[in-house]
Amino acid sequence: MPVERVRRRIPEATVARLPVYLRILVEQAGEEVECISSEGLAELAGVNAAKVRKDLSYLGSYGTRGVGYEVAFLVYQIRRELGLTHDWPVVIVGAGNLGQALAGYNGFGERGFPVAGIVDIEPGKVGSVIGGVRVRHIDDLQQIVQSRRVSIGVVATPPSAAQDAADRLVRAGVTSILNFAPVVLAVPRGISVRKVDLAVELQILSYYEQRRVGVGLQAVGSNDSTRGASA
Amino acid sequence: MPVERVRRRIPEATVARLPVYLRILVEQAGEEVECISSEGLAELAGVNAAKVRKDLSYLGSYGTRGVGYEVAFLVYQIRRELGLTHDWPVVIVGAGNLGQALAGYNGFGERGFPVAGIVDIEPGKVGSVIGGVRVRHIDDLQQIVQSRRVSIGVVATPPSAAQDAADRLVRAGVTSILNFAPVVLAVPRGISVRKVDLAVELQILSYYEQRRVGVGLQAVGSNDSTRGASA
DNA sequence: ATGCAGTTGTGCACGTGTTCACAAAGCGGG
DNA sequence: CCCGCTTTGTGAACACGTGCACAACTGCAT
Repeated sequence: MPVERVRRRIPEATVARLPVYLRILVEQAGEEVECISSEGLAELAGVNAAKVRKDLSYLGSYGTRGVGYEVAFLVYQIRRELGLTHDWPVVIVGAGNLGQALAGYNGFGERGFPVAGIVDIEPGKVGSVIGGVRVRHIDDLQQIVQSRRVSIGVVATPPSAAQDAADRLVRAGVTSILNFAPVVLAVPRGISVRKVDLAVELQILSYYEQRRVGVGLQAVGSNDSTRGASA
Repeated sequence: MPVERVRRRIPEATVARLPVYLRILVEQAGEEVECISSEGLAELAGVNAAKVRKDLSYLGSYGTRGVGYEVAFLVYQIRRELGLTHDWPVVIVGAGNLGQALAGYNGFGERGFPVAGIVDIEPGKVGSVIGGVRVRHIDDLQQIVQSRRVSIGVVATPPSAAQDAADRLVRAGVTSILNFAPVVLAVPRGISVRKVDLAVELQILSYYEQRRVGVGLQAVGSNDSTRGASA
């Protein structure tokens, strides 16, 4: 398959929405829907139709005026743009509560992110099997990353160990990190980091919740997912 | 304590950063740091100093020129603004892998979001105790929400059950929802929803990872956390 | 008192993201 | 073949978020 020209850079906000469109389109395909309009997709994704069209237009002109978008084709295009034409094995650092839940969560593998390994620094945790993967010692990290060609690491350690985990991941050759620890990770330039901080999410809800009292119900913004990957 | 005037509305992007500043400031306070400059806080938070100053200026003029910000005072002000002067009990729907991990995660309670209850629709899951909380049947949801004055619900169900879970939460009286299911929830106006979608995060990383090959290393944006709460 | 070094608070310009509104284009019926 | 209906793709206006640059102000030393 010929590698096409490097497409125009896609805005971050759009990149964050494409996975949502993708999930919906795959669902629709499963329900035998062959064609969908920007309006229909927008409804299902909870966004504005114009936004859907603009987002999709970054991929190219793949719609048919007067008709809509062919679902299967769009699925293929979005997959290709997001780099989901092949699997991305991930390695999880930290086999505590969260690490175990992540390893046991089938959604990862199903969506193209199989768990290539899970490691912990605690010898006591090593050896148990979670979701079909055996917990190994963190010293094996490099070996796992290199033999399985892992480029994405997941930090699921306590906050105090998170920076060390990130350092080890980077040293092992990982170039993208998904960080669940409530810590700002320092990483070399060129390494992408995204963070998921449950407490932060709750605190944001708390803000709007608190505003609610005394001010009455009011609109509080839309439901985007715009967060950069750091370099 | 006199309730102060309804402060000027704080931009969403700022609201998303305040929890990060707060965490860092609390840490600093623990290390006996009494005063911090916007520059110092910015460094620790991984953002621009001007942004820190602008963010903090929405709370009021609480800094001292030539000196910086008094850590303890700032902690208090941010807490107040975010509505963290009291606890917000949360109820978790879904006692699967993720629900259990969340219930067992002490970080919630520590940060002012004690788990008031965890429920599941599966009778087989009811009764077991996770993180000191007994799993109850989803039919008890309303009772839990009302007796414990819960206003925040967490959806940790499989995708197919998520909308039903959200509906039940809303019916029970919850007004904010944190959704871990990969589904776009439909909720009545006035209900805030934030979503955390692990697969989406990985797919975003995949995009930048994929771009990396052939284009060489390049900056790929910054590490914000701007996501609206829907109304 | 005065000056100086340091830091805040903010006006302004810029960039990014969103939405509207409409021309361009496909489709089907008569 | 043409007409009217539908839906895309996008220019342009607007809203929002970011970062610079600097005046205003504080505290301290002299």
